[in-house]
Amino acid sequence: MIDYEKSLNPAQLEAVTTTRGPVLVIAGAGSGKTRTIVYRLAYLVEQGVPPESILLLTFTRKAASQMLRRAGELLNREMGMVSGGTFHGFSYMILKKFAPALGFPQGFSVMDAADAEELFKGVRNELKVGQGDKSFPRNRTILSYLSKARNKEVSLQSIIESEAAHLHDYLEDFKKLEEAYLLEKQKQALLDFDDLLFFLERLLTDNPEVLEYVRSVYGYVMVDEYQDTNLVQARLARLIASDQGNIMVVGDDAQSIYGFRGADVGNILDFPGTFPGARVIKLEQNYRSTQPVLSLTNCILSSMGQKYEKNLFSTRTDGARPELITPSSDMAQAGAVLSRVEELSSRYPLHDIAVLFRAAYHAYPLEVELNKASIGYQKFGGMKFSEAAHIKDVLSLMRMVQDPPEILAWKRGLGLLKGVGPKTAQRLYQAYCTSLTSGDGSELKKFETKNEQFAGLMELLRRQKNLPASPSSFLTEVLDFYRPFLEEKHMEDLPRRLSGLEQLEQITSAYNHLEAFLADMVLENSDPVGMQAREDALVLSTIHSAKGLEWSAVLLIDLVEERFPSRRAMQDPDDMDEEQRLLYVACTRARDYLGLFVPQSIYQRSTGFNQRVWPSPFVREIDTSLYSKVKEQAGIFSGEKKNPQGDGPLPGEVSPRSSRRSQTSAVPAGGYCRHKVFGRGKVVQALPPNKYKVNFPGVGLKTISGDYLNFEE
DNA sequence: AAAATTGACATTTTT
DNA sequence: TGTCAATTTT
Repeated sequence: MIDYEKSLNPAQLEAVTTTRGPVLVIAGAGSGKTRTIVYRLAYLVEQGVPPESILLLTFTRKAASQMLRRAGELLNREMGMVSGGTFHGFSYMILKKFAPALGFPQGFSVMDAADAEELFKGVRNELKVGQGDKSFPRNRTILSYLSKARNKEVSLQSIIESEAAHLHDYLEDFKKLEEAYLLEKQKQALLDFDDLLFFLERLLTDNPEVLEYVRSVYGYVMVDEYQDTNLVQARLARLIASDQGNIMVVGDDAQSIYGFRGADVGNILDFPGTFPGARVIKLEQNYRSTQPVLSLTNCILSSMGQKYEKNLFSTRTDGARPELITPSSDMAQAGAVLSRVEELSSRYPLHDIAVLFRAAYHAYPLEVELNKASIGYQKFGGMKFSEAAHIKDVLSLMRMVQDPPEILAWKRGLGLLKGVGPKTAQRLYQAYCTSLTSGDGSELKKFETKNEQFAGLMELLRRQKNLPASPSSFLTEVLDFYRPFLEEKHMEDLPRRLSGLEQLEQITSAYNHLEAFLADMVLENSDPVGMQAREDALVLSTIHSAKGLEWSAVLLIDLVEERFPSRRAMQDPDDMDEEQRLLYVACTRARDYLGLFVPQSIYQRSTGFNQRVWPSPFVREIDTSLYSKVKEQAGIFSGEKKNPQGDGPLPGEVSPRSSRRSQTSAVPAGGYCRHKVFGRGKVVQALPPNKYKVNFPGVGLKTISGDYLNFEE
């Protein structure tokens, strides 16, 4: 038996033991939210609730599996039977089960963003809309407006008016495209991400027996990060739980950061109104951060006009104030970050230190420096694993065996072949479809004799269809087929891509069914091996991807106007509020150390100059007594050393980047050197002009730029 | 019809 | 920076 009273504070205990009826938990940052959910899962199971009747909806698959694992440890038993995942993943599962009731007797497939773009492109070419018009927006831009309108459940017109007033004249074109896109999706039995949610809602409202079934299966519903749900997600939660059902939602209105994709803080604010009699429980004790860090985050919080008043307090009274660091440029900032990481790495393991930023590309200069210094890092956010071209190629090839055949997979797969473009791919796809329905494979055969590559591919597919192999051995065969194409297309960074494919092999090995594997890849539902925190790697992450996580040390970079808040947000007060919540989320990730980096200038690629930038208005609002201002000291790192300009260049000055060149040096092998993160090591080999292979005790061999080494006499 | 080339352009955040 | 779309060449 678990001693709940001893393990939980009173508010947490109430949240855990209130199992009947609707419950809203307002969980301040670091208030033990995950702990509360985990204990509640354990409590329910201990009370005799069958695990499979608990539905745990989280923002990411990773969050769900982490909670299930911890609950399992607590109970000393497997919690794998608890149902859960993302709204999209859950929707997919239910929709698959009832596909015929949706009007898809053959089943359906899910498109990711790239697939949707491809389909949309076809539709647009067909309609000949905006052809040759240079100011006609890109397909992905149009799709993003369509998606935004759906997610916010407002008209396309109002989205265009608020987000892109200059495109007003194209509105009719957009509407035409939208309609045709809708029809094409229907025709091909394809659902995009948004469809998953809306189709589930339709399924449940149109088919009372299905709703009844779902309600009977899931007697207990728990939704994490409720402040980031959109309207349809909230309606789904309500449908499944029913008005008087056992539903607990957990969230923090101060951490709502997904408004841009339709998340509606109103969901969490109106919860007591939607579910009359709901218990509202606030978790206010912070277990994560030191008081100095918390004081600063509370200062941000107080200027935000939160709706659920919170008074976060900490028991950790120790610790230093957060630091404000103002490097002269973004490159100097990269150097300063490295210096700080060096200091911190003596106290914390690298994976317990995180550098956070507003947008993925803000980290580029830092990544360059980290690579030069051979400091391993792992980046979260930005481009996703399954969006990389080579991964998409391979997945498309695998999807070609699916029945019914998917046109998008066939087009991409066939497009790899020499001499095959869009037209031929379309023709061959048609030929394949007729060969399936009428058994007439003559046209395919004809092309097979003409095109050796095509014959090889068809051979591969037939073998898999006749005698289905496991996903991983099928992948092996597909890779054998694909490797020559990869080598031809991506000579430059072959190793990186090959290691990506190896990751894919690892992921695949966890699956027995091809269809489940492919669907999970589209929904980003898998637990990619690469996503697991590597022990020896510094963490780089967008703030969005850092949500729900914590580190002992957090370094927040590029706190300047135009970047944070982003330029686009500065027009709209609502967007500005969301940016500020984003800052709040970022700062509350820190346990002990919080470093705020405000570079004074930023290199502009377009002009080639460093541009003067202003500190973020959010930083200016923070009470100066809450942080210590650190004078940037000269370090050994090149970002600082090579950039002597104190306050950033004036207009007209040449960018320091152009004058950047690592000097050649001739240090012989056999000597010793010091590295700021790895310590003292022995130089094994000099790699001219300026790299060295160094062996660090306990770390191993590293190849490092001479800029980052202090050589001993 | 496919492949190669040029030229423009955008650049938040994610399921 | 790389990516996308229009253009020219094969």
